[in-house]
Amino acid sequence: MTTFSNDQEMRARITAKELARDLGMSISTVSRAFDPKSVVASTTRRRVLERAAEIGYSPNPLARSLVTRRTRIIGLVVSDVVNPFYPEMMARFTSSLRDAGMNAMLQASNPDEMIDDAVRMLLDYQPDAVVVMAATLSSAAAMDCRRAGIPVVFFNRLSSDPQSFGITCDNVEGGRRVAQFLFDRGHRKLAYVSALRDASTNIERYRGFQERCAELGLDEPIVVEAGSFSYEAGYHAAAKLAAPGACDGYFCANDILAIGFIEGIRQETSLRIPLDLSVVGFDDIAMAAWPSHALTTIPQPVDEMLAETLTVLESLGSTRISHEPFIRRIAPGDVIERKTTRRRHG
Amino acid sequence: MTTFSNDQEMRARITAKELARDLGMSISTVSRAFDPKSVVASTTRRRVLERAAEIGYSPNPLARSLVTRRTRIIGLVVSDVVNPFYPEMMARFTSSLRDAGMNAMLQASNPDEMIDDAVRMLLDYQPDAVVVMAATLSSAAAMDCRRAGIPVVFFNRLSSDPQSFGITCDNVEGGRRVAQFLFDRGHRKLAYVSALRDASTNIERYRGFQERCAELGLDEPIVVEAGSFSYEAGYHAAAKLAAPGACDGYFCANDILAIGFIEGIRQETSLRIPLDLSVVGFDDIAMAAWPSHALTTIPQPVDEMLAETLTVLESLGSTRISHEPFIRRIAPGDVIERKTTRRRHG
DNA sequence: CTGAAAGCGCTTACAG
DNA sequence: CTGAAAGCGCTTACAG
Repeated sequence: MTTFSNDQEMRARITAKELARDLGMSISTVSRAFDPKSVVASTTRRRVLERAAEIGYSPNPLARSLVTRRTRIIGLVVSDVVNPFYPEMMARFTSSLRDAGMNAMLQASNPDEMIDDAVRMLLDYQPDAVVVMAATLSSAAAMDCRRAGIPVVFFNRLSSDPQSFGITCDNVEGGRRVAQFLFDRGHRKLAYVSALRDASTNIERYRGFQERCAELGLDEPIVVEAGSFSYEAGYHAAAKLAAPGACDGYFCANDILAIGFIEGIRQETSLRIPLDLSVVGFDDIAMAAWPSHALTTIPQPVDEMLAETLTVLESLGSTRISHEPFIRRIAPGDVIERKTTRRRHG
Repeated sequence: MTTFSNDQEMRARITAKELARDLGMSISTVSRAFDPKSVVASTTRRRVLERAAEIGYSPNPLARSLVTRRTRIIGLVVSDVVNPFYPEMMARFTSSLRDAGMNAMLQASNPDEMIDDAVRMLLDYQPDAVVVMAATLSSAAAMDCRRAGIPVVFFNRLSSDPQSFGITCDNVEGGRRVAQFLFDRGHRKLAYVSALRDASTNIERYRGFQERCAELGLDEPIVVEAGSFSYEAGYHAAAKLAAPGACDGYFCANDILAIGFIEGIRQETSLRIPLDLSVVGFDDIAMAAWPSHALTTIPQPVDEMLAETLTVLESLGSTRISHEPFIRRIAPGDVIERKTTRRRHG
């Protein structure tokens, strides 16, 4: 007869002490049974684990972290949740974390909001690391992380802070591929629709695009300032285009911007896509493949980016010595051609 | 001269003990200074708080929760992160939580994935409550929450579990308003594009729609089974429509489904929207207002839904007695007419 | 109004 | 291989 019934009644959580008494062991042994690296008789371990499963015991991670100094919590800051790229990443990221026994504490916001407070709240819970998607931390927030000794990993968009990790697509290479793609299809007057001016992704995609244009002997690309990574920004940029027909190939800083840009062109000008001009995006979000948009774009290497992020987080956790921060750039895929581009002749 | 320098060097976090010694007080007093309900001399409190701000001390919430039995962590399960409605909610929700001094621990997933493991991991961290968006917990997962004594709040989509809280739009009323709206504009043959069959939102929206149709003397609405809340489902439903021109007004279970449905009609049939038929969505996600879609829809009362959720979470936290769970339904707004509907004449 | 002590649920040297 | 003890950073009766 056991005291641990399976009834539905709400009870206090079972503790190691109770399980130990139930098994006639010390709590030290129970504790060790849950740590694969601890040395315990294998029969003992099995008994503990079996009984624990029966009565629904698992070690309290909060109490554990007090002594181990590892919470297995990852702070996740996402500042551009309106761009579908990020929700897609969040779902996959939380699921990878789960497999690795970690949990994400989230602070999400819209692009214009301050994230300093969000970071500070996260820091309070002593996450093993903070992953920042889409935001660039203010120097105050970066300093907070440094003081707390919590490593920061920038995902996709990089920071100027040399002390943090960065996982990103090779955006320069991506920009180059777009230039080459448009050139191969007969485009000769190219333009770049620029998003958030200081974002590394925006800067690097343009740089690669421009570089390759120069190598191919094309004119310097015209830059259209949309100002942010959003549908609205793209739409307005198209509506206010100085000389709409001046270029035959437009490279937009990302997909959501491209989708807005295309709609702006369609609604506010007489130009036809892809008949009069081609448009290419960047990311390959699910929406790009929708028949509504059928956007030609460059896919981000999201599998590798996510895997690399997990690798960093795991290595960060496994040792207390502070790793040398690094930035990893992963090559994007090849341009996926859909219906917003076409071959041009002369 | 102080031992707490402002240098960038990574140090262990400052503890109450250190602050207490620095101030020549006991740690009890330091602790009390941070609890507004504790009685401390106001000058003492001020000294503690000021010095704490200077040296960057704040109580470790993990240690605190060990004794208070409140973590101020809210588990957040979002199972349909591909529907833009949820990212929008997540951003606003985490920001409200922050204002209330709480944090969200996230498990996000795609619609088809199992969330039982996700819930279990969340439960491990002893959240004060779990908020479930878009998912319906399996009975096993619901049982886990019950056993752990952790209240569950369903947001938007309800569960059949009578033991949990629910915050939702009055979907029946929403469905009624759509029927009335279409009727007022001269539609007489209505259809419902159904999403996930068992989802409360899907069922209730249909019920209200059907009810009002009956009251207005219209035929029973034809039901088109799309099967899930997604663009793809909507697109395919349109492509496989048995008698595309049979109805003049289609009410889709939500916006993202409606957007896919419209595109399916446009690409795969010769029917024109809104010329030949009208389409109405539900939610009013940002995308619905884009010129690309210009979807007529019913707005969810998201401000009230979020506020109500916060109220529940706060009341749940403030007392240990288990509240009687309840379901709160908030009236939606009026139909917002855009360009996917028009007035018809017999 | 403040301090000393016990305790929240764990892990981890230290003995044996 | 296992147990007793100390301690992680707090809060909270209990005295005073």
